[in-house]
Amino acid sequence: MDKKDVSAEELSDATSLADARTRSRQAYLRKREEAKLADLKAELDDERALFAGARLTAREREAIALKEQTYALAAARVAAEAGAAAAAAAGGRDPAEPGADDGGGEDGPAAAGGMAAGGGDAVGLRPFGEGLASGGGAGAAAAPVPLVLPGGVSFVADAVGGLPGVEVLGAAPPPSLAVAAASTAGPGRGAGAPATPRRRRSRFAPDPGREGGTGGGDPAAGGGGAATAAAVATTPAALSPAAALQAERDSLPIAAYKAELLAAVATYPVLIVEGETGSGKTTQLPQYLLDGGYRCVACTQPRRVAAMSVAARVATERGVRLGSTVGYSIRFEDCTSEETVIKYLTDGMLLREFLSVPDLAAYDVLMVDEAHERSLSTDVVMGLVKDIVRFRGDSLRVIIASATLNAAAFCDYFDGAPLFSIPGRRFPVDILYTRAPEANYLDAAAVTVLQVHASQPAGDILVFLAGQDEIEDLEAALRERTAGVGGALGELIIAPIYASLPSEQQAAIFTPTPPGARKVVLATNIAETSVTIPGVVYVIDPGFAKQKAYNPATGMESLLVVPISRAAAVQRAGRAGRTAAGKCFRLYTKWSFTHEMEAQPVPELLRSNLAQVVLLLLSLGIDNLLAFDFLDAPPPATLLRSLELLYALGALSPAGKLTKRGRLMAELPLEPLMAAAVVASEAYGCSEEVITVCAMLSVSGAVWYRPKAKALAADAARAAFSRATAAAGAGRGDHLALLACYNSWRDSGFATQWCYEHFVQVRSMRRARDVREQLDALLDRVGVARATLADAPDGGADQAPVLKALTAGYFSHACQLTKAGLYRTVKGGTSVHIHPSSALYRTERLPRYVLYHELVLTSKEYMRSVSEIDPAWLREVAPHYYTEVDVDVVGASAKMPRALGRRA
DNA sequence: GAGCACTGC
Repeated sequence: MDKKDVSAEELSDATSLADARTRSRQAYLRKREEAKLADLKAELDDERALFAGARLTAREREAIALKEQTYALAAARVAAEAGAAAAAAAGGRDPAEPGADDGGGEDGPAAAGGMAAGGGDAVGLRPFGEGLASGGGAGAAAAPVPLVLPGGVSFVADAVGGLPGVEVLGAAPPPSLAVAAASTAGPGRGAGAPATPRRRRSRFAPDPGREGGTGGGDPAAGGGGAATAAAVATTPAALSPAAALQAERDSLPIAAYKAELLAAVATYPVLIVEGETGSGKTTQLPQYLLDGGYRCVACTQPRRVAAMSVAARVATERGVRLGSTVGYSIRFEDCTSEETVIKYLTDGMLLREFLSVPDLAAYDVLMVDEAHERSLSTDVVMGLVKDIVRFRGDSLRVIIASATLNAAAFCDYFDGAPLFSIPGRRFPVDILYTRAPEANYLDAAAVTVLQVHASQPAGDILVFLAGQDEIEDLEAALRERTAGVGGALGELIIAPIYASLPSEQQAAIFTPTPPGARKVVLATNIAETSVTIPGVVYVIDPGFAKQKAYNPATGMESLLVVPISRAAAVQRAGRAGRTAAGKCFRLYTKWSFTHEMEAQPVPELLRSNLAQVVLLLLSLGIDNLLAFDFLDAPPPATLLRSLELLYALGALSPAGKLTKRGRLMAELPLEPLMAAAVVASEAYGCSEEVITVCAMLSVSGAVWYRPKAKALAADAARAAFSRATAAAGAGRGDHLALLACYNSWRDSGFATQWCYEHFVQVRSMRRARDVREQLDALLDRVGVARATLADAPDGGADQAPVLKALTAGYFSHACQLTKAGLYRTVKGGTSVHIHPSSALYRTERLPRYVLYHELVLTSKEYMRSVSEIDPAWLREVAPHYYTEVDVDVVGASAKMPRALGRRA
């Protein structure tokens, strides 16, 4: 522990230690800024004197403009901080939690504006495990104050557990580094604070709306913030883009730690870096590493758009063409070249790279970003990385970047790797809890929306809901309740967003709210990480989300509405503090938050079918999966089931070794069942058709567009595709309907208009085309000959071979009709039902045998995407799986009236 | 007569 600036008593009290450190850090940062400002001013004055009256070249004018600009920004920031400090010293609530947006950080290039009036950028230690911290003095003032809005839900204000204006350390690190970062950054040379630069600021008229990113003004940021926004807005005319970018880079919180970060990376093979959104770690750290002499840096992202937009941002900052020295690599799109030295890629993409280069020899540094999200791929990447760090030795450096909440877990996992903390920038968000649990959170949400609309200052509202149905219900409820209310309140614009909403309609959430109106965005979890909605000041959080669960015993996945974790609640609240100070209304009690909600969400790895992961690990030579060092070990039952499945598919030998077939399957970016079907398709002469079906299945669920208003027309359009195949007997069902749908779209020349006419989602179809093209390209590699039924003697009239090939992959998903008219899985005997969305739902003659793509548990166990098969195929494609006994079962059900299921 | 949270290869 660093004891330099705290007393012994303070050390004994963790909380006051944290406060003391925060205060001392703030004071230090202010002093440093002031010193920098003084230097800059001196330089500027010199040059002004030098060039007075001279004719300047454009370049010289540009250089001076840059300095003026930098000075104005710094001056505004220092003024804001000084004001904040004064207010804090006066004992009031600290007003200076401004900070600007992202400075080009985690959420893509749109965030470019960010010259912060960064108030309490602070680094400090917090008691282990306590996420509280009300940045500086901010939340401290909040002894619970009841806030009763007219007409219903009653809230209690409380900042604890919420987002402070500035997030500080959430965990006690191996102390050396974090403390070093806090206490030794920058020499702080120079002396003599400059005069308060108010005169300068007045030169800029507020000009909201351009790159400042603060939209319609910025009440919380005070003078400093407004001046900053205005200053940035006036930048482009005066300043070269490159110079402006450099100024922005220098203003990011991380900029102060460049030297320390490089030193830490040089010292430790694995470094954990924690920093909030807006700290600049994603964009700057790879650049620092390059400057520090590392030759090639890879940085993983959980999402495609993030990889793309961050790469674009960094390319701009470095003044290079995207795809040259800075590039990105995502599925369907490799925007890199020989000369690429900073590469952003999705973590799934990195997993594929492991297949060809198991030790990632091309990279000197690997940065795993957003590790706190614990996505399936991130977790697997971390497991593999931990493995290769050992034998890459000094030739590989690893950085795990995470939000502040659970970074300590990564330190433990990587054998006590040190933690480096970088402050972020955010506006404060007041957290309000309900006094008592709400009986109906949807009603409560509706009432709260109206309460906010009626009683709170301007600012858009974001409501987090579990799914499309809730969104539609709430939208209807809000329309109903606002119908009678006239213009007195101002218009309430309702904008839904969820992933399967067509993109044209998604765009509505980005249209600026007209003056006097208020927008309320009804969103699923998509707004938690994937989409950032500008202008949101109020977040309403009912505290639920849909979450996937997996039962290894039955192999069934289900989607259940569950309470969110505290980490997710904090993330949601943060969505209110991106452009101004905000409020978050939690529709649950504070007690529930602290006592009932889990700290972190269950990692995806623990609630997923791992067949594909297991196949990947096996093909990387990791044989003993039960001993593989996962951050959180998945249930052994899940691993064993995966192994059994892979064995049944012929990917594993009886000895548990990967077979040649298994190795080929691993090359395909498909779940193993599907990969097996593709590999088998060669034997049936229909690889073209099978990859089409696979491509369509992999976007399934999102293919058919069914607006409530035109539900009947949409159903009819969909039925038309299955009718084309209905006469064919075995084979009728959803798989061939998907094939027919795709081929019909292809024959239209991939026309968008065709999609509208047939109630098909364009986005999904394009994605299916991408997947299909990728699979087509991989066929050679997997050694599957391209063949199509169109070349068959009958010209492709008999499509049964397609289903037969699919059966060769999905044979374990076969079901038979029982006498009672229900379906049971042939193996296992689980009762299942045809999903109402299937073409086979309520058909006149139920097929005796069906094959399903997936099983989902909702109100019942439903088979989704179902087709009729001939039971003889089962013995044909999987004699090792279906024994004589099963054949007996087959025979038994033949007692059924032949007309019911038998094809001609 | 039910439903597709969100990613990713």
